[in-house]
Amino acid sequence: MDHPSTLCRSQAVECYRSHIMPAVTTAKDIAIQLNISPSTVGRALSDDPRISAATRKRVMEAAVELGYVVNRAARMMRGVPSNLVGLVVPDIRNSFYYTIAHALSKCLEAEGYQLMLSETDDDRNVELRQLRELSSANVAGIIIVASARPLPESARLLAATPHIQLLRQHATLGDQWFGIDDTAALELGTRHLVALGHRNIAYIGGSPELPTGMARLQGFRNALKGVDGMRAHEEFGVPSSTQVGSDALARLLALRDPPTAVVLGSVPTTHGVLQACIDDSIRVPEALSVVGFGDEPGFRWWGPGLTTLSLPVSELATASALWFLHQLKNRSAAMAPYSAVSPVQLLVRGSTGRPARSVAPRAPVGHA
Amino acid sequence: MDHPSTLCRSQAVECYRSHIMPAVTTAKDIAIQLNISPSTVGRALSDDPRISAATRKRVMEAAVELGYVVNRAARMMRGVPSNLVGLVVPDIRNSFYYTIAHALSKCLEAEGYQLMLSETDDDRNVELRQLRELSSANVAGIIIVASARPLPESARLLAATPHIQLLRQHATLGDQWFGIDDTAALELGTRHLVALGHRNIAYIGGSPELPTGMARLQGFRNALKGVDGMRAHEEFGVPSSTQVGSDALARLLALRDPPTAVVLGSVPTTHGVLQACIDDSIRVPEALSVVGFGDEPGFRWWGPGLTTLSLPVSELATASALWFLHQLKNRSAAMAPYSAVSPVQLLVRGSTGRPARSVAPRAPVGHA
DNA sequence: CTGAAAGCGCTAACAC
DNA sequence: GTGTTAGCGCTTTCAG
Repeated sequence: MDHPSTLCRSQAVECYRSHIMPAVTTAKDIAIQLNISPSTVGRALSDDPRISAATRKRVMEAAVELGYVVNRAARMMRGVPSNLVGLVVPDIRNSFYYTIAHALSKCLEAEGYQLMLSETDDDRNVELRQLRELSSANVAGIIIVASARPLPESARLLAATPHIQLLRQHATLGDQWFGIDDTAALELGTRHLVALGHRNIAYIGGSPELPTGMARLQGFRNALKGVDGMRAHEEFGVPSSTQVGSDALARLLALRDPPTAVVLGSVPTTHGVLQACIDDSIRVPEALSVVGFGDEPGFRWWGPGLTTLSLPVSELATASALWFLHQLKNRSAAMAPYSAVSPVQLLVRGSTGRPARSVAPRAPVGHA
Repeated sequence: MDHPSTLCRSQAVECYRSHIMPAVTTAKDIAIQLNISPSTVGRALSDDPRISAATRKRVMEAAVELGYVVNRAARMMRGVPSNLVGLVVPDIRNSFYYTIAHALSKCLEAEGYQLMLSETDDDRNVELRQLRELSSANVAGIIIVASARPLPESARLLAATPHIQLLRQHATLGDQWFGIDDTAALELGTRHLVALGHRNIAYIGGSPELPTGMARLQGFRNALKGVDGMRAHEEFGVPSSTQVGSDALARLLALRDPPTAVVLGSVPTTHGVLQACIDDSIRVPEALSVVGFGDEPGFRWWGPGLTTLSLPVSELATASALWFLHQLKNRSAAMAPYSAVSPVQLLVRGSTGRPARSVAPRAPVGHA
């Protein structure tokens, strides 16, 4: 039985002491140099009102001269929170997450915070390891896009730190959340297809075990409810990946009565479906209408241009960062529950049109 | 006169103590619980050979039960180097950099290191600030994609920490570098166009003040050297951006005798040019052949498929991470200069063909 | 206004 | 094998 890395202390650290530390100046050094006490130095450096202007000045000058930099480790041991904020995401290569990382980085940097990046690969064990790592680094707070079913221990660790959830919302992880209206998003995308006359529609998305996966699936179902003569297919992959998208599409198109349209419920599956359409030379939108999820650079270049659900990810990240910083400053109000949903938008481009064998009368779509 | 932020201690930290810290378990707590001494706990946790198996087991179990995580601040105060590695890049949204971040994160995590992410926006002042931050956070090392002309102070800070440069190579920042063969890359791309019969070719790339920008430009020039009747154009943007790409293309196509082909020297300019081609309905490759830089998801979807220079960025990052870890472990060999270049590959897709008014006899290209 | 002293959690001599 | 002790650099009472 192996133990978590944060628990392990046996990392190769042999001779760290034998090396000549480039003689870092400490507050004590300044004190000795000026022939005053270390506490006075500390107070001068932290702008304590009781220190005389003269002493403060002398200390400041000595500090610059000796190249003093505060020892964060020592300070943290006294309980002062670090200026580190942990960002926990499944995979930084997903446009959602690098957009978030960028926006957060900008906001946090402006307030003197640094970002610690942790990738979980959507694996809750990795997630726990990362959270332990962050907690042992004494981060001031954590911003997390959680995995499907976080471990109880992860919830405990989060509870001990100011944190907010992004996109995926788990009740067990607290009540501070920023996300998008996933259900509305898929309702919007699906209704668009229904309005075009499609009556045989497939949904391909991420795992319904994810809060977002479930919400999106729900949106798909809502949009179909009460439509006469509707045929629906639902396909998921765990974890959501490019492969899942292309495989699911292949399965669907091999059916006797294949869907005339597909609506996607995650960025990776969208990638997979787009690739599969090209590889198998599927005529879009004549043979198949496609509604994508997310708006990566390149989606508009694809085939006739991808009709897709565009999400305000950058704005979401900025809003959450501002709120989060607010929390860190006024820790009194820290525990107030808060959640915000951002609206989505349907970008209609060329990948959706009327079905070939539509129930509705065949008619020109009106624009090229 | 303001002092560096690392010197300042007056950050709002008012009431950090008055709050009920959810009772983080310490080694001492475990000791009390098991009725042994704290040092025994410490030794058990660090797999000290002198501890009996029985005791070790008891300690481990108690640790898990109480949810113990080591306090790194305290450990660092004892001189143990931190497990933080700084990653400094211009913008995490660029595919180069998120690919690098991901690969590094994977490698480092396996060895118990965490990534601190810093974005510089290619601004050397921001870069310096970030390096100061990292240094005061006591990072074990730094991996940096430097800005165009780093400040001397940045070089000093880097010199005090194990570090390697990625992609862009500055002599002032040390002699540990991993990059790609930029010159060969652009020679390859340009020669492809020359071989197709183009004699009026434009280069659009990033600033020649960047080592990479200069090397790529050089590759372009090399490929053109000695070709009869050659006309060449060179366009740069500082900093390299999407806008630069589209603007430059517009300028070029407005010429009396516009180029029949363009070869790109950066990811952002490639994005810009691709977008501009679509916006202005430029027929590719009939009216203009295009060789892109980098291989983002979506490049192959663009128009007839983008012929592009594919760079092994992920492999590069992994190789550098492994080397870097090696360095951190054997700090003795740390200072050996080392540099590695990775080869590039030309992915020929549909965006390049013979020029419309070719010098060479007009002929079908042979494949669809 | 300033000094003395205690202690944060951990590790490593040095005992036993 | 395990306990004792000291101290890393800083902040912060409590005394002057």
